Amino acid sequence: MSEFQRATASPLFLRDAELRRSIELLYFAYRDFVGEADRLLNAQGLGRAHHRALYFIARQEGLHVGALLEILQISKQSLARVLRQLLDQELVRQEAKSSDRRRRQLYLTDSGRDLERQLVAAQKHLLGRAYKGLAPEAIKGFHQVLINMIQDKTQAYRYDAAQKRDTVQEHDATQE
Amino acid sequence: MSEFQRATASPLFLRDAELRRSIELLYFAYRDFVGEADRLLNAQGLGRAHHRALYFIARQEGLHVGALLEILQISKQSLARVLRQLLDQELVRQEAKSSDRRRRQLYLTDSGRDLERQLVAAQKHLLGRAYKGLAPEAIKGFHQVLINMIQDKTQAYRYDAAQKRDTVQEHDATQE
DNA sequence: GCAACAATGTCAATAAGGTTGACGCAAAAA
DNA sequence: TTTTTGCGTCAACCTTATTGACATTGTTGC
Repeated sequence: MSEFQRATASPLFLRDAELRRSIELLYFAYRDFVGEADRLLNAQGLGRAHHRALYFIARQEGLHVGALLEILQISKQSLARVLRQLLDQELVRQEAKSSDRRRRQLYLTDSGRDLERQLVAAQKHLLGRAYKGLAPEAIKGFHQVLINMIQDKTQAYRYDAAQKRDTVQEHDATQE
Repeated sequence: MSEFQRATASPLFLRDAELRRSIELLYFAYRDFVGEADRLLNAQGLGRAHHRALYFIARQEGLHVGALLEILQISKQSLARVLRQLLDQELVRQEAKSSDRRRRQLYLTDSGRDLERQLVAAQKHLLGRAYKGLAPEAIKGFHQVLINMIQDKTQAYRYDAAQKRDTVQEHDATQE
């Protein structure tokens, strides 16, 4: 089959090329997206794993270890190592929940919050730049596709719900 | 400052929430996106690193080691290990380039091509499902944002150019 | 033809981040 | 009081990445 035939005769082929293009864009874009923050973290002797923990603790301060495990979907031992380092460096603190003292709630310390803001700021900067000049529908489309890619939809929404429930304050943090 | 004040008085707050939301969606979506293929690979005793190599070799058969290094941006030693395994398992083969026998061109074997297709098929399935029911502009928006996120634009286009040289068609995909 | 350089491969040491399994302990629940 | 739950930790191991040093082969410039 000639190139010409493929290009003209087969809509499936077009779809295929578009999907291959998506795969690549996703790969390169995600690499740059996390690379930005990685450099900041390296300077502090931390890695991407610490970033994720910091991020989700900031997102919902007071969440307990089990909740974080569920979000990150890594093993308890894996998280433990990361958390240990964050506790040792006093970026995160733990406190037994009063209503159930087995559960340890996680909070950022001031320096933890500082670092987290720096990291988020870097990513927001990158995203903000990527959004610049695009129509709101483009951004909406971006979100829609991402949402559709997420298998377990509760992952995508759970934390919104949590946010709505509890708090007031978290957000000052993030308003640059 | 009350939630009300924040939500109403500060456009920055809205923007911030949207950006935070983007960060999360990207994280969850990408995790699911690669998780799909990871399971297939594990069954063959391979990992994500092998996937990336297979993908880009398939994308542009005959590319030489140095080119692959540039795409992946990993160290020579890192790639060597991966490549060694792929060669040993006869998923990839090497051939000295006739015009410069120092350069070793990489090709997929039949079984390599099979595996690569399986992997791409899984991701295309996932993406195709994510695109389903969305307006073409949504998908276009998705692509635009991703492209804007890529720092080194030559990464995003280089392979299109290579493709243009030897083929005709791929671009229909990208001609937004 | 020889010296310099280029492309690749390989050895070795190291790090980050993940895994599973087993066990301990304190607190809550039955 | 016994059982279950939430968490931490010890230990062994895997994969993917890193850097530095060195060898090999092939190309190129003089």
